Amino acid sequence: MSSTARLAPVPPARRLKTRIGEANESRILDAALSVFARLGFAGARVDQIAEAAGMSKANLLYYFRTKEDLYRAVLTRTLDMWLEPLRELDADSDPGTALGHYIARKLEYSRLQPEASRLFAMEIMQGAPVLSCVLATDLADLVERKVRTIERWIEDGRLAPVEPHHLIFMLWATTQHYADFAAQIRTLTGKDLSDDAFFEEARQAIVTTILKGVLPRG
Amino acid sequence: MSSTARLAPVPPARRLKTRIGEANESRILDAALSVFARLGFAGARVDQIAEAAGMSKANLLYYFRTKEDLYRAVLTRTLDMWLEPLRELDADSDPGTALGHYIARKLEYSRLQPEASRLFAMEIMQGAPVLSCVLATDLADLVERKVRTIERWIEDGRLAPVEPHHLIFMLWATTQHYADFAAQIRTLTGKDLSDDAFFEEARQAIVTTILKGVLPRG
DNA sequence: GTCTATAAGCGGATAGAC
DNA sequence: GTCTATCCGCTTATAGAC
Repeated sequence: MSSTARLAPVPPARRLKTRIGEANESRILDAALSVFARLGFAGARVDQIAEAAGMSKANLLYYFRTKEDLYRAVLTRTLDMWLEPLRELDADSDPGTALGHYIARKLEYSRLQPEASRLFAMEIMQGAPVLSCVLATDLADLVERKVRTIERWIEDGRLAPVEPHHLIFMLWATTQHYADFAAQIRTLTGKDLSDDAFFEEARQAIVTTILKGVLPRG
Repeated sequence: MSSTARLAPVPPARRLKTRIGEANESRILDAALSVFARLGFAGARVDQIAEAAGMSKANLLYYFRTKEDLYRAVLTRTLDMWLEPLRELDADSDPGTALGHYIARKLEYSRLQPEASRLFAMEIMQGAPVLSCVLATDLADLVERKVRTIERWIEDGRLAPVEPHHLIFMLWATTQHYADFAAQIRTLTGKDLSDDAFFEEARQAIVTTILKGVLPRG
């Protein structure tokens, strides 16, 4: 993966979409997410992804011309899911309600899409070679808007004074941790978020601690 | 890297250590940390690590017979550094002081050893193929002891009732986030922990929020 | 669209001189 | 201990039949 290629935008659709083509593409993307999340870009092999998608390697490469194209497509789709909960953070709600809801949504994402969370995390940890462009535009814009929301809450005395970026980082960190470090958590507790009681315990701990931490008059 | 090989313990010293041998080994480990953290195990190339260590690939392979031996050695050394702050968490201190100190120490680690943090994180995210053994013994024992410390604080009414594991996960998550997601944080804020003011801002936000969240009577 | 076969090149590891 | 040269397996990607 050359550094220039890594910055290139996702190529446009390569061909007219047929029904079977759409279905195959979707199966490939699902399989690719799973394998890339487990082994990283370099560690994943195309024939492994093809097998997981139930087709031959040559056929997979008919849909995505290169491994890198495929990686890029999976990541783009992942980022879009990743952004959704933050988009929903509602400036007009009560801060406690809005933040509590956001924590629950992010934790739900960690439960339902742990592989997507890990894939995204690995991409960022390696310096976001593919996503840096999109992070600097789409994510930065969205975060800026939410920072203003938080600032307004603080000005109105509805939230204790916290630097908004750091609050957002705390929310991301605490909720994503359960997906990204699931192996460690399973080793230490024997459980993960797929266990309903454990999910509720985690949600409760995060909501209680952070909301008590940032809401005025505890 | 076969799955059985991944679980094998670190091999014993391969030869008598000479002064120059020690120095080389240390330079190799530093270089390997940097390259593995940036590209992962599969993405890193031995000749790249050798170049970063200022020697030939063949010479590096004289010190570490395989790429996997080298990876294992780097990880083991990393885990040891990673555990240190938790070992220091002092049951006899005031909980607020002890936790505040722990947050500061972990954040300091994120500032000084961001690559080690990311390497460790990537290993865990991929299911801890190499470290799972050590996590289940060394880490689990240590965490168990600290869980009891936290439980005692709660029983004594010096800490609000929080499930201790989740508190520990929150502390890990919030502090490690600044190393592991540094690329994202730099994109959004233009800064990282190497900026003293930013470090202090982050420390302050985490300490204030979490301590307010878990200490009794605000 | 899907397959088999193969080209092409990368990268880990070794041989053997010095 | 360090080097140069080389081997060889593995993996991406293509060619071309069906």
